[in-house]
Amino acid sequence: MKDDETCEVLVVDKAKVNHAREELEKVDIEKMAEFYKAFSDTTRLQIIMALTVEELCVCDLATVAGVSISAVSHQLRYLRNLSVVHKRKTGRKVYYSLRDEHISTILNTVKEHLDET
Amino acid sequence: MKDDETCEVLVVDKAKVNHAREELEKVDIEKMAEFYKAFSDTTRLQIIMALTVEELCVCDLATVAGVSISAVSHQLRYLRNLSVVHKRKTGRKVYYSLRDEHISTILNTVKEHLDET
DNA sequence: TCGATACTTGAATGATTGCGCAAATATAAC
DNA sequence: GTTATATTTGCGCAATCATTCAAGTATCGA
Repeated sequence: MKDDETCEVLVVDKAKVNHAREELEKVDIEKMAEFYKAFSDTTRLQIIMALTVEELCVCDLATVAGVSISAVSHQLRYLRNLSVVHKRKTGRKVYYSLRDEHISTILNTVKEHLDET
Repeated sequence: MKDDETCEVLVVDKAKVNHAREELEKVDIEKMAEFYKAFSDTTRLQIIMALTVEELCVCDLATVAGVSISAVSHQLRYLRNLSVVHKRKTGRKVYYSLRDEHISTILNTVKEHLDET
């Protein structure tokens, strides 16, 4: 009953396929992929990592990331929509910070993984 | 000495900027972003999550992810180049698995984070 | 009120990317 | 040898994306 069925975009091993499917049904793939995408661009990743240290205004974030004010602003909106960063306005300055410390934990887990290779 | 300099793509708070810069210099941003990108596409994420359960052949991966054989194969090459997956060939079938268990750890950390929102 | 500063926003653009398609490769069965 | 199966690969294109530019809003000092 194993490996004797043809493939043809059908199934080779039904049990394994169903097992894997169950695993996928438990999570919101779309949402997860979106979250990872937040970290998948160098500008956004630099913004996020800079904010693990401390709160920064838009102007300083642009300097740190080495891109234009407009570019950071666009990416900050992106990260705001994903609830990754938090906005705090004082006068005409806008300070950004990470919405919660889980982000730092995730960053460190990945950092350690990459160091081990 | 604080907040009294103009912005103009220069710096508002030099100390903070330098502090953030030091943090960024410690890591390879390019490499990290590339790693996150592996998880940022729904097809790739489905492949990776399916492989946390068990080894699967290309055909079954296509079924589980709900995409064509060609599409999975393209993405598997991508993941192979990033050393995320491992290839094992038996006869004319090719079985893929995750290269190490760190991946599962990372996936779980993020999964928990998203559940808490 | 006026001008300068700090940031946001929408449209335009060039680059990247995911996937379909068709051809190619590799292995197994006959 | 031929044929069928399983996967890989290069090309091309549509869709997505990151950034620039220019115009917009908001706040402060004069």
